[in-house]
Amino acid sequence: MNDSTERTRWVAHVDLDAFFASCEQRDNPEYRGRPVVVGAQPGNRGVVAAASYEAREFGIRSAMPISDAYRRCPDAVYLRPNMEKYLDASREVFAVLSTVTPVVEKASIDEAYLDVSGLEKLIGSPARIGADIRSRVEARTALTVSVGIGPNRLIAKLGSESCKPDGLRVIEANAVLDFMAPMPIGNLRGLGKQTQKSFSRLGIHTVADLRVFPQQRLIDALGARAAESFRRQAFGTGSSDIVPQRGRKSISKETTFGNDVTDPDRLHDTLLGLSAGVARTARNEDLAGSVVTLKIRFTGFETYTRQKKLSAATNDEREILRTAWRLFLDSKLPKKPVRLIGVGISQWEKNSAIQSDLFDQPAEHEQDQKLLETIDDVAAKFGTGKLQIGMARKLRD
DNA sequence: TCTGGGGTCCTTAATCTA
DNA sequence: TCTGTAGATTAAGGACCC
Repeated sequence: MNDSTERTRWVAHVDLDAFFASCEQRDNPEYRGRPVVVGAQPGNRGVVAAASYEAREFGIRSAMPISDAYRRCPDAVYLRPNMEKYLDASREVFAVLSTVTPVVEKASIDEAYLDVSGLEKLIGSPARIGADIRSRVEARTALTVSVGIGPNRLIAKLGSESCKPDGLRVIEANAVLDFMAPMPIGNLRGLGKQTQKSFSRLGIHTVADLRVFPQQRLIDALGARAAESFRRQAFGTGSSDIVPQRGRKSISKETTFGNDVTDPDRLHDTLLGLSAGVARTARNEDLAGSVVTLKIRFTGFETYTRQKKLSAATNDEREILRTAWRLFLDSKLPKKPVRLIGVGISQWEKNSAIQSDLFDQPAEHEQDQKLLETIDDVAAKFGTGKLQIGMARKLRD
């Protein structure tokens, strides 16, 4: 073993408090001290993306239907998300974090893991490091963060959760078992509503319950892999590896209609816009995917995905649209009004230059080629944003 | 009762291929 | 060439996370 594996590991988990709502309160002083809900507009379909701590006092939570939130607090400030603003704020926060250590892993727009092992000589105790992170972020961005520090990612994350909002918690290795024992089982990673039901049936409600539960019975109920993962978590075991740059694995865009849609032209137009968005993002990031996925949700929340592997990777909206539309037409899907439609690409091929060859490849079906050409003609005349596929079809026919 | 959007990872089944 | 099989790949769906 070398020095680095012997060294005490310290992982910090940094979590921005009620991030979207805090950005709004920061930029609009009149919202401070008031319940702020970022998400869908009341009266429309949608859910809460973020609720300020004032809003949480009314029982409003993320992912709650907006209608439910409105019932609980009609006087709250309801705002549509301003992703550009949040991305800017996020970038600023990450810039600050990188001044603490270069080993920063982005877990989401508002969360990061930092390897702070070895910073003790530079900054001081883990508590000192945590305080330093918090004050640097607040000084530069006027946003508050909660910081958990522990021997691995799991403990760091549970630590930050336990001290929200605007808190700091350090859990030493020898305190991990006691820290976790009384926790509800739902605090473990990867344990959602469904798995919680299984645990409930087994009479497991806390981490301490899980520790003494016969492992074989857990394997029978959840499968070997999940059972082992939860058992390890229950004893506070987890990875402390911080990977600064985790590349994305897919790009997708989807939309839920205000009212369910039956008109195929409208579906096609929507898919065109979404495909263009996916393609744009892919090109901006120099990525090309060889799998196209269509997602569709019908009335009644019945959801399907269909995917197709292409012979070559693409980031061209026409290719993405054509594949998604084929999937829509060819797959045996229910004939019902559509609530949501989405499209995505995945499985990158290293060299995105590959996709440019696609422009020269003949289409699989002559008719497709003809339709594509017509779409291009119409797009050239009217712009893709206003493209009416019905018009393209008429021209083609 | 009402359930967004953008992701990741896992399991399972079907199909392809050596 | 045929058959059976095992492993890889593809596809679909579910659970979960923020």
